[in-house]
Amino acid sequence: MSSVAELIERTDGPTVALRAKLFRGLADASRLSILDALRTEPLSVGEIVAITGLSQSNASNHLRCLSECGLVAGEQRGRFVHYRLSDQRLNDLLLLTDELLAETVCGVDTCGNYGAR
Amino acid sequence: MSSVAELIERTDGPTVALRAKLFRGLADASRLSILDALRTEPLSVGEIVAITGLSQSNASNHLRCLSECGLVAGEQRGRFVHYRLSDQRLNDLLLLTDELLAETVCGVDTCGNYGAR
DNA sequence: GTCATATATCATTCGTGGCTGATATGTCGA
DNA sequence: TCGACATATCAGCCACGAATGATATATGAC
Repeated sequence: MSSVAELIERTDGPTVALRAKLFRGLADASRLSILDALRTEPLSVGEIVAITGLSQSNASNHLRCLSECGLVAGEQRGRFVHYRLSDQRLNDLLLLTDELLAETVCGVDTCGNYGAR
Repeated sequence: MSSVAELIERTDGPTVALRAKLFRGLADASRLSILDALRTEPLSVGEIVAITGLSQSNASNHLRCLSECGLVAGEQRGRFVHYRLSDQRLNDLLLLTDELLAETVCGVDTCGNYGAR
């Protein structure tokens, strides 16, 4: 049996705050639509803007964020910058969440604690 | 090759907003610490409060949120309510994110677009 | 060089959501 | 029935962060 103090002390893997921050990176419809657009193929910023419907500055801001976090990687080609997913395991992550959404964590859409900004 | 219009039209799986909302559920250190505490065994609210250090009302609020979303399930036992993870695939999800955090998406901690509330 | 295109940066605004403190509901023991 | 404990609910405050609009930088065409 483990005491409360021990339970408090345990720090398994990355800190909870770090995990939360990763999820916050994914917890935005704009960023998710960018990632979703990049699932199949690399795209330039202009293409991303066209596909997602985001404004140019907004898309660029989110791309900087995603890039800093390491979720996407950009490569300059001429005057275009092509972004791609930095890790294909992001696809696995998204697939897993889709499974959960379809089966167990229905009710997310009706949860009133936070909205659909 | 697919036109921009076709790319805009595609709606694969759950909507982006729904996925974002699930991630927002996970994008909070308090909720994550609750989920983390529940990874090994079901716990009462009091135990969760003791382990996470959250205030009672705060923990209860988050538990309601998690419960509504379907991430956890509560069962009344006497005057205690024992909560558990509703789906073990949440463990897989957390493990995957830990992998990503360790390898590719380092830089999350230093990303300045959002903080560590 | 100049102009057009592609992307990035920055300040401001404003809604959202997390925390707190007080109170309400519920459940058991005496 | 009364009191103690366990949990839930609610209103209010405050900070964070997403979107916008204007501007800056960079790259290529002419």
